[in-house]
Amino acid sequence: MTTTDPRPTTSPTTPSDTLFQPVNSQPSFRDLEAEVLNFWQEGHIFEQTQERQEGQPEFVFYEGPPTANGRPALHHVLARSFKDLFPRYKVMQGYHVTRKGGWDTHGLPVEISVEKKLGLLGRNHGASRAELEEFNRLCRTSVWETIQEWNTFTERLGYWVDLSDPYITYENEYVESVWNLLKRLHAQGLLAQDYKVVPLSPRISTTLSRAELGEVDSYRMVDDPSVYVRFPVIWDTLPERAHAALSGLTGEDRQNLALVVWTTTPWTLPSNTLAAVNADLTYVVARSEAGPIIVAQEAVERLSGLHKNAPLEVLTTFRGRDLEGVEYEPPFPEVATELGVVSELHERNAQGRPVMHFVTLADFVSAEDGSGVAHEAPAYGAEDLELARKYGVPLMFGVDDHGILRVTGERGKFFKDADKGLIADLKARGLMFWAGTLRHRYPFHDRTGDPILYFAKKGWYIRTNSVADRMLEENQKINWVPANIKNGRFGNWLEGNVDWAISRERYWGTPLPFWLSEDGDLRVVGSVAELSELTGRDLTDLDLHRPYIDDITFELNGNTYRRVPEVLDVWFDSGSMPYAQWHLLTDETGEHALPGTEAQKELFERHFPADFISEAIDQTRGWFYSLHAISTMLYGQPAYKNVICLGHIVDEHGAKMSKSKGNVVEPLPLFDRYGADSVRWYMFMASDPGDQKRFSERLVAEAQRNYVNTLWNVYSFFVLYANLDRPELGAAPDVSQRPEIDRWLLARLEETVRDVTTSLDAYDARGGGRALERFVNDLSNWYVRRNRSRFWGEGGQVDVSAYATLHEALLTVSQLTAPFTPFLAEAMYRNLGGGAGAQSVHLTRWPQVRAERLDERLTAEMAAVMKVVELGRAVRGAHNLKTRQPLASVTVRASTPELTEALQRSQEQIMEELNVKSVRFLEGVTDLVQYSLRPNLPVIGKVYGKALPAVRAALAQADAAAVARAVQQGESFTVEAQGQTFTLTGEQVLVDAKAPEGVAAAEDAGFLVAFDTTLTRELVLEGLARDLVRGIQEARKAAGFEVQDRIRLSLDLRGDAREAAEMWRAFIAGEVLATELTFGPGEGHASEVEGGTAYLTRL
RNA sequence: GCGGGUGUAGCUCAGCUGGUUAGAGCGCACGCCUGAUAAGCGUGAGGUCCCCAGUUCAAGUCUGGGCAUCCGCACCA
Repeated sequence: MTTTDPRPTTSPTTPSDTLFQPVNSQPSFRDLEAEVLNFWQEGHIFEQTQERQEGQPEFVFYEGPPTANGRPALHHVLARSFKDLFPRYKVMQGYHVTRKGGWDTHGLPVEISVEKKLGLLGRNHGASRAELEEFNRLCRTSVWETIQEWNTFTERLGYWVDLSDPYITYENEYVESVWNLLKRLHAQGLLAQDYKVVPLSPRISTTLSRAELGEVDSYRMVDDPSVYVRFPVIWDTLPERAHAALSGLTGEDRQNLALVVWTTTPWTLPSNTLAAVNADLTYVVARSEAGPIIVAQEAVERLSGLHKNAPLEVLTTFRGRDLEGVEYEPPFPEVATELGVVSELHERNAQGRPVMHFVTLADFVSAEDGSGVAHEAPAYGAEDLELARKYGVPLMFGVDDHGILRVTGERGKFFKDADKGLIADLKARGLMFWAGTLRHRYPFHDRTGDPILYFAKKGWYIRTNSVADRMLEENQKINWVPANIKNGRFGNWLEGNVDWAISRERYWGTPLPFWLSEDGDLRVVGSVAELSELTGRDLTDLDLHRPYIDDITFELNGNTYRRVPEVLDVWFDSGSMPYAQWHLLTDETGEHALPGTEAQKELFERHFPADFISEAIDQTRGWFYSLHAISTMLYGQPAYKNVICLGHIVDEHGAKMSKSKGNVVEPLPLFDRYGADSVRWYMFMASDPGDQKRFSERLVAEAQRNYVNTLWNVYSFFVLYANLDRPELGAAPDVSQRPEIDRWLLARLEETVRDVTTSLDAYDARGGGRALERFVNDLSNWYVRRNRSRFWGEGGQVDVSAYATLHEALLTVSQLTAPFTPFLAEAMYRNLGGGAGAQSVHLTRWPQVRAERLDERLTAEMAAVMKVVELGRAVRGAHNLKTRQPLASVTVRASTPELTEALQRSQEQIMEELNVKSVRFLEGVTDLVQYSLRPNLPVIGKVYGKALPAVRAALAQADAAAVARAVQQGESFTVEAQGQTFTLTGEQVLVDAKAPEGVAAAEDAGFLVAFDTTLTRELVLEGLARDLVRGIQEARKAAGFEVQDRIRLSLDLRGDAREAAEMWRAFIAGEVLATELTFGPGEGHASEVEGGTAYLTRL
């Protein structure tokens, strides 16, 4: 990168060259942006940013692929604004940024949209090969239905991304790379087939997605059984620890002792394999009507209430952990053998431990409901399954995946209908402690109306849990914005990591490249070439999707291998993009490219890991996770270094935007009304990126007014007058020779360059935007307003310094704002300096700070002047002294002597701004004002600590004027109160000066402004003259004259107005560009003014 | 239920490691300014800084507890 100053300079030009394109002060941003888009397209500007910096250091950006068949919405505007900002910035800093587009094309959303079209929704379809072929064909085309809208949207937002060569997750090359990754994971032993509990809609035996179940209204209040069942304890095999805890029991109690478990799903009881207690809870043996039982202490009262005539009597207490390993008689003893899970009841394994039907310890067990002892049917509950896995206990399926009982007298019944009979059976056998009903929430499938069946299904997993620690470690290297996501939401997610279920029993997705032989041998295929070799056929042209891939079988060692039917979780597709977007293919180690794919590996290596990605917060479990998991497993490092995690957008009342509520905001009309720049600016500035945004159109309008319009106004002001004056910008004096206010503006400009750069380097878009906003405000409301007259110098008196200063400020701002508001920036840049600099502002180099122009003293001093003027205007406002009325004098004081001195140098400005004839400076201590003292807390607090209240009191009692004098002299002084004496220095106190009552004065933060309000006749007449000027100016405007038009003016006035006009005749004529000024009635446009009528004619 | 975010003016939001009299923009009322003119500036009303307790000379800021709200996870025998 170059070290020379990269900013465009104003080249020496002849006056005729300095004409700019006229600028409308009220532009249609829609048209303006259309023009800029056109220019970018014809000039291939985006392509140039990609090609021109080829070979420069790479700033790696990943496009998180949108689902192609969804429609672009407001949250895409948010994400893409950020995804555009930083690459644009880095390009201007000289980096090369590959901005490869991508599309997520597989998965349920696509399937559902096709199902809707076919009327297949919610049905188990795709049965035949032909049906599946047609279905997937439709999915493939359906993906592109909204592509045109996406293209328009992308372009219109100004989001620069290369859509000519995007990665597309359904393409064979992409799929092949994903296969390759899976094979590498398998080579590391990270692939497994196992059970997982999924929600089923039983009649159609269809797995429901989490999204489908997450809908609140799929839960309904229903009455379910609430039963307490006795599980008799087997005393003979009692473990040592339990034996000790229960040793107090006598013979008979020992024989009848039973665990009491609680359940609301009696239909799971036949599938019971375990009971669970909480290790840390206290349990008791209590005597009941049904004999001695084991329950949690907390549950004793509750259970006592069930049998009102026989409350429980506690015999002994102990800890839950004492019960681990206690064996019991299952409620349906015949089931385990009938299902062939064990060969005999209470079978023991090789270590002599029971295979099932014993007590386990589980954190999730509580005593808040039920008995504090949980019944476990691992085939029908996620927590149960986890527990069974931990204890190595097999599953029992007493209910099949259509919800039909396979065992007991209720065999053949639907699971919810079996409860009654099972309860009766248990009662008959004396195992029911108590049976009732409970009203609670239970999930139902909306489409079929069936109760949901949680069911353990076999699926394919990646053992992410075994690398969870590694993922946590690598996460520490990622810079999260906002920072709390790292150890908050994302860190928590990683800590709670469970193995990644990657298989889906669906149709449109990356087919799992797993081929199984009849005897269960697994072969994971990592490329098309490998599959070709295995089959002995050239499969290069095979569509890798179902159903075609399902046809592919091969023989190995005399066994036939067939593909498993499942497809891949789409999140694996998206997390594979760093590799698959370049069609990376390697051997199992990942170290060597497969023959002929070396170039792909190089591309990958140049673009890994990402420097920057950004998506919304929901991706912590989606893309952020899938990227991180895969890269940690395969490369032992994060896939991204910096990530901005965006909050969601809701409507102005805080409600989620949804079609049904009708509060969805369409992006394109918004762009048309306010311009994409204003919408982008809103996205950057509305709140911290991680915070939720309450969107309203009003706020976009505000963003436009605040920033975009203000900047545009200054720009159009400049162009308007530059075109009239034709300043020779190149002939401007050196900056050091320019007026102080010019040097001030340029110092502020350098501060702004510094602050925007610092912020963007820290991925802080809002901080950068704020710095820009501050500068544009200073530029418009101070520099331009203060210097207006310099831009309409009379008769060839062109103030080149002013023009050159403003020109440079605008040109640099156009660069600084380019990543934020690329259209506006381009329009300004091209008109202001394009000819002399680069073709496009986006091809310029980011400004570097010119340290020599920074001037802290000057900016502090100007801040003091601004403060005084602001205070002065406040005083005038409060005392009804309009600024147009000149006053004899103003007395001012700054917060420090140094700044007061600075005010003296700027007294011309103060006089003009406050319209006074003279300024007096209060330097020393004077009787004009009343003093009061305050402790300077940050300084004095550290020294005096607890004594502070006494110091405060002492200051309140002290002679403030005397202290003020001492401070003025730089002397220390003493004050006393409550018998204590304190010796203080000037910097430990703050001396406030207050104007006496009734005087037109105000003070704030050490600044004081007081007006002499005496009005002489002279002053009154001058005020009248200024009133007249203002009136005539308005008349000019009403008459439709241009600002540079000269006029003939007749003033028909009475009384004081007449006298004022005559006295200030030359002044008035000059101000309103009247080359002739007469008194009495005249011709032309007549207009009422102060004290009479004005007549104007354009010359 | 668990985890995280948020809670400051009517609205949208700033307030750094505790420290001077809590701010901005918008909206409202009033006024000012204007050779940028469908912009700009100021004043005013409007605040229990969600609540309670604690630490401290000092709490919007730190600690604990609670409430509300949003998001995620879990949903339970």
